[in-house]
Amino acid sequence: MTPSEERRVRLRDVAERAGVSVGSASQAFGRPELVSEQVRKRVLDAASALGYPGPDPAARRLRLGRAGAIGLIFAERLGYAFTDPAQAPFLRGVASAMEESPNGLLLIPDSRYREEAARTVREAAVDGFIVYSTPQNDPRVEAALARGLPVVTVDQPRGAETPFVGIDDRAGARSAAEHLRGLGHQRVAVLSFVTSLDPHGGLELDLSVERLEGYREGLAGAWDPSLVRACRPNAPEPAREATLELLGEREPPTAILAMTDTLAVGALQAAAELGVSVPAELSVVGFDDSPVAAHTTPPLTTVAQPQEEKGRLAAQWLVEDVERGVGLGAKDRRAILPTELVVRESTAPPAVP
Amino acid sequence: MTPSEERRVRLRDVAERAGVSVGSASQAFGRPELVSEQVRKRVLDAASALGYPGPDPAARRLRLGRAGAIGLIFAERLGYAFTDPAQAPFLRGVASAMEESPNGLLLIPDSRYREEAARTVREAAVDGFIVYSTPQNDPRVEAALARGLPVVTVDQPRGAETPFVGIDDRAGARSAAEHLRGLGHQRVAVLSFVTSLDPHGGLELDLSVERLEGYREGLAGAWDPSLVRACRPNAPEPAREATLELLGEREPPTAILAMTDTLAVGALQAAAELGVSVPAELSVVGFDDSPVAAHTTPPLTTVAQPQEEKGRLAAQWLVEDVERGVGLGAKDRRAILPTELVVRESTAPPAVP
DNA sequence: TCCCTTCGGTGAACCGATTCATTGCGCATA
DNA sequence: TATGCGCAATGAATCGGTTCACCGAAGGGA
Repeated sequence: MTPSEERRVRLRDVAERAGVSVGSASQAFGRPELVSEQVRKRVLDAASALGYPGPDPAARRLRLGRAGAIGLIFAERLGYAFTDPAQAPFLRGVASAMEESPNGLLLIPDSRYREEAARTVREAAVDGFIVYSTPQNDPRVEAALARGLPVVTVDQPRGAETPFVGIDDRAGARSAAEHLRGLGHQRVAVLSFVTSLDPHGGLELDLSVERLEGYREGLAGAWDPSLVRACRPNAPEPAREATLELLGEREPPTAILAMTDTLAVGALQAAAELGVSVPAELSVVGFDDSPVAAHTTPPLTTVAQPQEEKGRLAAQWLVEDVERGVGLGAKDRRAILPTELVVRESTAPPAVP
Repeated sequence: MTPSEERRVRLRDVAERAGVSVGSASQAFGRPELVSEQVRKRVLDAASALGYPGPDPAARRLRLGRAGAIGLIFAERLGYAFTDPAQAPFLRGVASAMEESPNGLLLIPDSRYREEAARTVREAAVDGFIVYSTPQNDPRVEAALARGLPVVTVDQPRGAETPFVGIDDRAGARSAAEHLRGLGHQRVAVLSFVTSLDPHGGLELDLSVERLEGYREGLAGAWDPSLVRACRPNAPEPAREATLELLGEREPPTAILAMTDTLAVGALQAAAELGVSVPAELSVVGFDDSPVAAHTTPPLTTVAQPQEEKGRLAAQWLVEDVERGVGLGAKDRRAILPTELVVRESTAPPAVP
C-alpha cells in the first residue's frame, strides 16, 4: 500500500502529477481559498495517490522563518527533572501556557560534556528559550543568549539581561527561619547546597545564596555557621547523611531548615531512622511546597512558591516576545511572585530539657 | 554592542566580510579540518564582528534532512502529563535515553480542537514519534502515522502497525483480582474508565478493556458487573465520588479494584471521609505503583509496572530506527514487560460480619 | 466592438545553509 | 624546464517549500 521503496515524495512531484505548477500545489495545501475547487481536488488526489505526507516542516519553517517551538533549558539533567517532584508543577505551568499557542515545547537534554551540551542548544530549532533555574556560567545558557533569540529566565536573575520570573527567595527563607525562632528554637541547623555566602563562589545558583542569607537574617542571634551543611545533589540521600551526622553530635540541633523539600525529606528519613520524633524532638522546615510536602510523615512545614504560575508566566512572556519578534526579549519585564509559609506538623517548640 | 537593529546576519555576509566563499565559511564552522587555519580565523573573526549567531538550524536541518528531535504524543493534555504522578517515571525513562543521543524531545501539545491538534503533529519538526497511551482513532496518531516517519507505540498495541512497548495489562489485573479472591473477598467493586467489555466502544484505550477483562478473569465467580463504575477523567475526584456511592449502598463491597493508583487515591479519600477503615473494612488495590502508592495512608497494594523502562526502551528503539532511516519502524519489534503485584497495607481479608 | 476588471494560475526568486566536483596554486621530482 | 601531486578554496547545485509580481482568459459595461 504505502510505497516505502520510493524516494521521498516532494511537492514538485505532486504538482507534476496533478498537472499544475508547484506554486498552485503549495496554495492547495496552505491557502485553499486562493485556488479553484477543481485544482485543489486534483492536487489532493495526486497527493494521496503518491502518498505525499504533506509539506515538509523543515522546508516550510525555513521559508517562514519560524521554528514553531520553544526550548526549555533545565538546571539538571533531563531525567532528573522528572525525579524532583518540585519541578513537575513548573512544567505543568509551562505546558498549560503552551496549549494556548501552536508551538511545541522542546526539552533540551543536558550532557555530561559541556561542549556537547552547548552544541545542542546552538542547533536546536526553536524560536526562543526558557532558562529554568540554571547556574551562572552554564555553557548552555551562554549558547542560548548567543543565539540572539528571546529568552526568559526563571529563578536566576543574572542581572537584567533578560525578562525574569522568580520569587523573593530571601524573604521566603527568612519567614521560615522566623517561624522557628518564634517557636523558641536556639540551635538551628541548615541544609543548603553551599555553605558560604560568598556570592561569587562559581557555578552557584543565586537562589541558594539568597535563601541562605534569608535564613541568616531570620535566625539572627541563633545563626550558627558551624551548623550549615552542604548537600549535593539536591536529593534526599545527601540530606539524610548530613542529618544523621548532625543528630549524632554532642549537642544536636533542635530544628533544621532545609533549602528544598527534597532535602527535608532526607532529614525526616534520618530522624525516623534514629528514632528522633518530629516535631517533638526535632522540627523540620522545607522549601517549595512540592506535592510530596503534604504527604510526608509528619506533613511538612514549608515555604510555598507558585511554581505553576512561574511556568505559565514564563511561557506566556516568551511566546509573546517571539510573536512580537523581540530580540532577547523586552528587558524590563520582571515578576517577583509571592511566597507563603505553610505551617503543617513538622514544626513545634523545642523540647524543654 | 549587539547590532539589534540590523537585518539578520547570514553566512553569506560573514563570508563576504572575511573575503572567502560561502563554501569555505561553511566549512570553517562545520568541518574545521578542511580549511586552513588562516581562513578559519578570518571567518570566525568576521562572524563575531558581525554578531553572527552561527548557522541557522532550520536551514541546516533542511539540507541535512534531519530534524534532530523526536516527538512525544501523550494520552492527555500536556499539562495533565505533569499532574498524573504515574507519568513522571515514563518521562524520566524517555529523557534519560535521550541524553545518550544528540536529539531533543519535542512535547506536542494537545488542543481542544481535534483538527488543530492534528495540524500540530503534521507540522512538527521531528524525525519520529513516540505515541504514549493514546486512544484509538486519535487524530494525532493518524497524523503521526501519515507522516511516514518511524513511530514507536507504548501501551496501546493498535495491531502491529508499529513497534510496540507495553505490559500484559490483563495478566497484571488478573493478579490483583486473584489477590483479593485469595483473601476471601466476595463483593468486589471495580473502578474503571469503561464499564463495558465491548472492544469497539470507540475512543477507548485497549488497556482499560484489557485490565477490566483481567479483573473479570481473576474474580471469576465474584465478578459482578453491577459493581463496575466508570471514572473519568483519570483523577482522584471521580473515583472518590464513585466510591462514596458504592459505600453508601445497602450491601457495600468489601474491596475495590482501581484501574490506576490515581483512582485508588480517590477511593482511599472516600473511605477516610466516611470513617470506613482500610484495610479492616475495605481493601483497595491500585495499578501502576506510581510514586504516590508507597505514601498513601495506608500504603497501597498495587500492580507495579516498569514505567521508566518502558520510556527508555521506546526512546531507544525510536532513535535507532531514526538513525537507520527506517520508515515507520521495524515492524517486528514488540516488548511486553513484566508486571508485579506489590502487596502493601491497603488489603486484608474481609471483616467477618 | 472595445476596454477594464476580476479571477486563477504561473514560474522565478528566495529562505540559509551544506556538499562536492572542479579549479588553481605551489612545491617536489625527474 | 616540464610533469605530477596534493592541499585549499571555489561556486553551483541542492534541500523542499512559500510567495508574489505578472499574465492570460473570461465576463461585464458602455
